[in-house]
Amino acid sequence: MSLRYALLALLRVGPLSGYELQKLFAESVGHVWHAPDSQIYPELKRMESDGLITGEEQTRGQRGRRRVYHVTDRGGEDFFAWANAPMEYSRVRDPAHLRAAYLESASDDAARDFLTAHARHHRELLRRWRDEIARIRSGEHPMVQRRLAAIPEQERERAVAFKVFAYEGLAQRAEAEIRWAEQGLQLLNRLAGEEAPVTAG
Amino acid sequence: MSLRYALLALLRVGPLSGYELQKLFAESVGHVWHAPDSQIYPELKRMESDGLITGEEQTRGQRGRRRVYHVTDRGGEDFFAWANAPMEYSRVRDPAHLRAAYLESASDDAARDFLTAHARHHRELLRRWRDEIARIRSGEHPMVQRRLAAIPEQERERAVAFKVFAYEGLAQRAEAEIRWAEQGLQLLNRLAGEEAPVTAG
DNA sequence: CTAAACATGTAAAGCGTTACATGATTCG
DNA sequence: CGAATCATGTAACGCTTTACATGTTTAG
Repeated sequence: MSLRYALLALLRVGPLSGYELQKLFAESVGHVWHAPDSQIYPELKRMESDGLITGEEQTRGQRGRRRVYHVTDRGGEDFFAWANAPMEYSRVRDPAHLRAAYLESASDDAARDFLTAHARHHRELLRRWRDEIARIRSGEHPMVQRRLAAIPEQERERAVAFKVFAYEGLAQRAEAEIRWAEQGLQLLNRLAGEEAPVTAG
Repeated sequence: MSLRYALLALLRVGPLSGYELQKLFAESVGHVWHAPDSQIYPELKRMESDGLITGEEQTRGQRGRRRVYHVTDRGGEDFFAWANAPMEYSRVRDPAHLRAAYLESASDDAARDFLTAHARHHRELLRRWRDEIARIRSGEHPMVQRRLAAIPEQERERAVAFKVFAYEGLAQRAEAEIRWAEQGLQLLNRLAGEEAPVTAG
């Protein structure tokens, strides 16, 4: 159900075609909530049939067409309801930590590879979050630009602060994952050291 | 696909009926990878038809029956392949951080509620992870008990170390989430303070 | 005898992934 | 005229959730 609100958030700032929305999505909210095109187009149709948005059919050239979506009153209300409702947390289901619990069944090399890959993966994410934060702060971020143009000046600081806050959380989480993977590598070294303490002497 | 390996991990230690497995699951791996009964029974059937486990039909009393599952050679190999294979990370899709990015659209009260609930949720999780770690270290943990009985003494330290490591990662993540929520509350206070600095004087 | 625990599922719906599929327009 | 970009989807499959559905055995 979150995709719907991520899309609504972008459309609330101003009408967009499915294609524009999809492009904008990929370089903004898509960092926090990934969705491929093949999910976005059908979801827009469903949102229209649910009365949250209306599609305005436009022509492009001779035969080209595109559908530009506008948020309805109902859509705006739904968005605010979502933004104000208590969150429902889903049950824990974490592939990486499940794997970690069974690292004893892996070879030393595989365990090491797992941990270095985990650190690498989260370093990459961390880079992305830090980039996003810099772009938001500098006003380059496309979502923030559109958003800031649409709201009174007083509220801009607030809008920027919450966007930065959200990405900060993801960055801090990535940092925690990196530290954890490094602890795991230390654990591997310690276990390897204990395994053959006599033969080493 | 992880459920299958979580189940295989438990069965590898010794045969269990679907019911026993389901109970044991809930108080062990289920903390890391939640799955309801209604998912476990069908998955066992699928695993059997895929040749990873075999079901041995037993009777209980007059009419009662139960199916006890054993891991096949194929199942054991599959498990090791899983434990040694590189992880595939799925795209980011995080409801809480998506919501945080749009906290500007929420009322101050709703934002505060969201953040306190987030902290509360992760404090609860943290308590659970810390509990699990204590139970693993003390040898009370049912999964670890069964597991330790099945492996040579030298490898026990290794097995315990990795279990603790996995839960430590979850605990550290929970701590990061709590810190983040607290930063968010500070942000709210700061924004509230700036909003009406003159009327306060 | 009755409640708790044992025991095992089916059905429907929603969400997400991956692969497939097609065509128009604009810019160089 | 060819490539990039614009533009919009369908189909199949798998995982997860939620609700429903049923019956047996054992301990008190």
